[in-house]
Amino acid sequence: MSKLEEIIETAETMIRERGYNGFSFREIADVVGVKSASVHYHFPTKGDLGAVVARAYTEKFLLALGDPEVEKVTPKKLIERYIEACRYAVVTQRKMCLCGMLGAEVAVLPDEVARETKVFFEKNIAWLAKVYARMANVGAAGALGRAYGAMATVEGAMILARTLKDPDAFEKAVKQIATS
Amino acid sequence: MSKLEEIIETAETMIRERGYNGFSFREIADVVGVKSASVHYHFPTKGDLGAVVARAYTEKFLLALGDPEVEKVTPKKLIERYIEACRYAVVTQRKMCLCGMLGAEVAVLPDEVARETKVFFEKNIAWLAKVYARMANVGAAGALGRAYGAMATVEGAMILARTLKDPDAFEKAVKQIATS
DNA sequence: TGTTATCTACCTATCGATAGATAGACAACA
DNA sequence: TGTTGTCTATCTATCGATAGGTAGATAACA
Repeated sequence: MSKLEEIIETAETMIRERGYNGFSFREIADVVGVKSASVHYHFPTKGDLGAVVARAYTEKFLLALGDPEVEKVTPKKLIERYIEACRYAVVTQRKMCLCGMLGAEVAVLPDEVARETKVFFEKNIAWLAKVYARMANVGAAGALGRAYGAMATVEGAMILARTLKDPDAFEKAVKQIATS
Repeated sequence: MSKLEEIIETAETMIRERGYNGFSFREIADVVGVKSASVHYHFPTKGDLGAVVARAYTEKFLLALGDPEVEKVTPKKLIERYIEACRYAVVTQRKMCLCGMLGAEVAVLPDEVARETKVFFEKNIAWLAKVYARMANVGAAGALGRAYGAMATVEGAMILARTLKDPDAFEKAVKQIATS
């Protein structure tokens, strides 16, 4: 992995653990094994780095989810897949969703980072809405509402699990969105 | 209002807007009209201040919710009251829930602040569970699950509304927990 | 020989925290 | 009634550490 990729990955890990105001160029440089000036070479400002990290995260996350309208996979399975992705983040990795963290801090983010964070939520909600729309008993408006609800619940569930230091809090919180 | 009270109130406002790492003794001092050393007089460390703010917030919030088991008020009305409290925070005040913000940042909080944040969630979940348990079609285990789900959803809904800059995102997200 | 990437060395600004001083309120006591 | 001591709340000034960021030299490499 190149230093550039290492910087992005390290930044993602740190933001997900400690937030945008909780990491520094020096810390990233130490982990990667370079000097902070070298991090500034790749990302002139902290906002540049944050925006790239958020965009890469969004891309990676959506790629893992796959096509929400592929007929071979039932909507219920897809929702379960979505929850599993978040479960892995908080239970296995013990970290927040990157954009859940950034979303909480949105008022102190540089514009370009706030924009990418918004895009993450828009794309995730669109994905979820497409899945819910495939369910027999759900209309278009209902699907969008469910998508917002599910998105909010998984983000909140990650906060709960970390604060209560109880991975099972995540399971309890998301149970209702899993059982359509 | 005494300087002490002003400090606590200002700190709450700043944490809810910008997070625990997003405010400083100097900023609070400037708003209140004293020097930062005077804030340290009342709260020797940042953790001391954060813990007092979190505890006061929890107390205030639960007081506003009232008794979850008073028979004159239906469970449905109580859940609506809960949502209304959060709606006021995010739509009118345009701020996060204090403990939603602190919960996201829990990994960088001093122990005493993390503890108070945890207490907030425990008490809120207990309150919600008592309300849900009064509903005809809900058992004890189901009530607890619903409480976790509702707690997670409102916190996530506040993040969504702020990040998407759309107050209506809050409404869409919490709709399902309102309609039992 | 350029280009890309990294380095050393530094900047200014701010952080949380502390030391030491002071003005005024209040109480104890000769 | 004065005097003495203590407490509260604030001040000025400063600490070491760290923040984000930059200029210019140097190294690696196509």
